[in-house]
Amino acid sequence: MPELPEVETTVRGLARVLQGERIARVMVNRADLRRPFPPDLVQVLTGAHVTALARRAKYGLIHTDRAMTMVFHLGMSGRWRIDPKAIEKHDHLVIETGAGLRLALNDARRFGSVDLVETSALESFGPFAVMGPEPLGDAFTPAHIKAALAGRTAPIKQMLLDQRIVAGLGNIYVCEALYRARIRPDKAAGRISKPALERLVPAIKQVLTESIAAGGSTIRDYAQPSGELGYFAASWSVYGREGEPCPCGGKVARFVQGGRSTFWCPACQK
DNA sequence: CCCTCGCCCTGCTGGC
DNA sequence: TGCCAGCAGGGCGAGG
Repeated sequence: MPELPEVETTVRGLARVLQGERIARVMVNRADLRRPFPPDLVQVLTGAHVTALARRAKYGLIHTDRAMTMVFHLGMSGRWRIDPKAIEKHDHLVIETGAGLRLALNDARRFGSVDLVETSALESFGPFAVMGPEPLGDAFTPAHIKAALAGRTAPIKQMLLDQRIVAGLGNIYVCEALYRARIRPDKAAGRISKPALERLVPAIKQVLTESIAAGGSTIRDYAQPSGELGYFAASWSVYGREGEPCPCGGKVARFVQGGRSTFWCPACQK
């Protein structure tokens, strides 16, 4: 499940093989994921040079010298396969570099997306236009989140998944950050105390930073582009651990919030 | 505007 | 062994 650390890991992996390279060939095996691919995708990318790779929230950005940026989202099951031995089912898009290296965008569940955006207009690209700050950036502070959550009655768990509040968190890291900050997932967002928010912001930054350092988490269909596996999943305190003991003596519980599983420790999250 | 809910998609798991 | 319901969930639109 690619969230911010997994996308960051992916982008870093792609940069190693794509930065400065020319895109020699583009093959489309199935021209739609969540949405149809841009009709001019092959034309724009073929022959372009990759100038830089970047990430915004859970989106990867491939900047080219044609003033266009390819924006990809990995959805639930997306991953880039670098130098695959063979093209496999769900390799929807395949890029071949001038050096002869192939890169395949594989997405079994097809929740991902591929868009082309004018590089100068990236900030007004639909999803980016209303997005909150990067959680690892300087703009993400207790003061920001306090203002963004003021008066909100929805549970803090759901608010942290809202990319307009803070951009890049998904189910796993929200559960882990709330656990670290000792905040109940179902507490009304606008009623979280200032000290708790002052714990929450560094908790989010720390869990993301630690995961990036570990190469992300791996579950089923996520892998780093290199084929190596991220090992942060071994560090989860609550996610996927229903019924297991918490070091505080309590037991990890699960309930469904907004159609998604929330994992938490009722003994330490108040 | 705020909030909740259901849908999209496919592969894997567990129960019988 | 085979079948099938249930589950995973980010983003987005519908509806209250």
